[in-house]
Amino acid sequence: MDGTGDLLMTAARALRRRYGATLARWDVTPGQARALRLVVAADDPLRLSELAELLRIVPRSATEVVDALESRGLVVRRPDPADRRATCVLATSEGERLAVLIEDARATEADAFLAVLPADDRAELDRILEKLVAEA
Amino acid sequence: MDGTGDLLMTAARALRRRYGATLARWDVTPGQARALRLVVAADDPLRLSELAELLRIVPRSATEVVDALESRGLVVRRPDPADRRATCVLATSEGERLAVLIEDARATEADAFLAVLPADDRAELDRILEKLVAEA
DNA sequence: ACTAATATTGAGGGTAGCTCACTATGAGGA
DNA sequence: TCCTCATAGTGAGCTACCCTCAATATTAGT
Repeated sequence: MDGTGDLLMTAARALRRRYGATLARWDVTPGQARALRLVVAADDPLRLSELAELLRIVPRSATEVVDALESRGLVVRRPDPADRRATCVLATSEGERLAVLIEDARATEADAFLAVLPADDRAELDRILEKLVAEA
Repeated sequence: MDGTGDLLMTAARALRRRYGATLARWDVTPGQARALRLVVAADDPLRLSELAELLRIVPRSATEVVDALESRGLVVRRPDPADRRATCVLATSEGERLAVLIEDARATEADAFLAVLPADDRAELDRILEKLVAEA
């Protein structure tokens, strides 16, 4: 990657730090927050492998995220009635409550981090990154 | 972080993966490649703490990157003649040679990754990220 | 000469991933 | 039916990359 790639990674690292510091209040990591959000947002209970796909990680890694969330009482595992090999993940009411809090904090945090950018730059950044990630 | 933040991190992860796979050929990680580039690019020998600052990591972490590069014979440590507490890092000829190879691979890789973006988007992305990182 | 600051590193920790191999189950044929 | 092959999740173990805290060696200031 050229300078652009370096910048991308540096920016991501800075962002993770800040976001992580905010989330530490609830003893949740950025990765867990991301997963929780997907689980809460899903209409039907998510299969673990579906969650992995959404997170763009391998299923084995999703197992660990779910372990962490489950141990904090934010989600529960349930056997998929349609396939006894599969397990579904769904949010507890506590998980749903926390997801709301996190969403608020996230908006604030994003504002603080992206505040140096004028609104049109933020929109541009979003558009470009979306394009980039879509093809990855 | 909002969706933009997630996108940033996802894009960075995808990039790291690809770049890492390319660099594996030389048994070098992305972080090491970044450090090597800075060392090679520096006019004067870099102090370890200067390198850390350039990499935006704490000095202790720079120690490890330099350890790795040194064990591969790509850089050497030398006591700073001006301050016996400090150590300078400079590239070996092998390190300089490899830096050139990596630079080529990097250009190719960046092209492949960023190819989905038209040139003006790439320029925009670069400009915006630069602004973002500068304030971090 | 004493004290305070600075440069690096040892020891230890944590997040976020990965692969490989195993178990349990499902699904398609002979 | 029985056999084979694929699929879903997970245990074991690893890598990359970054952190803090405390120790050591030096320098610099009073």
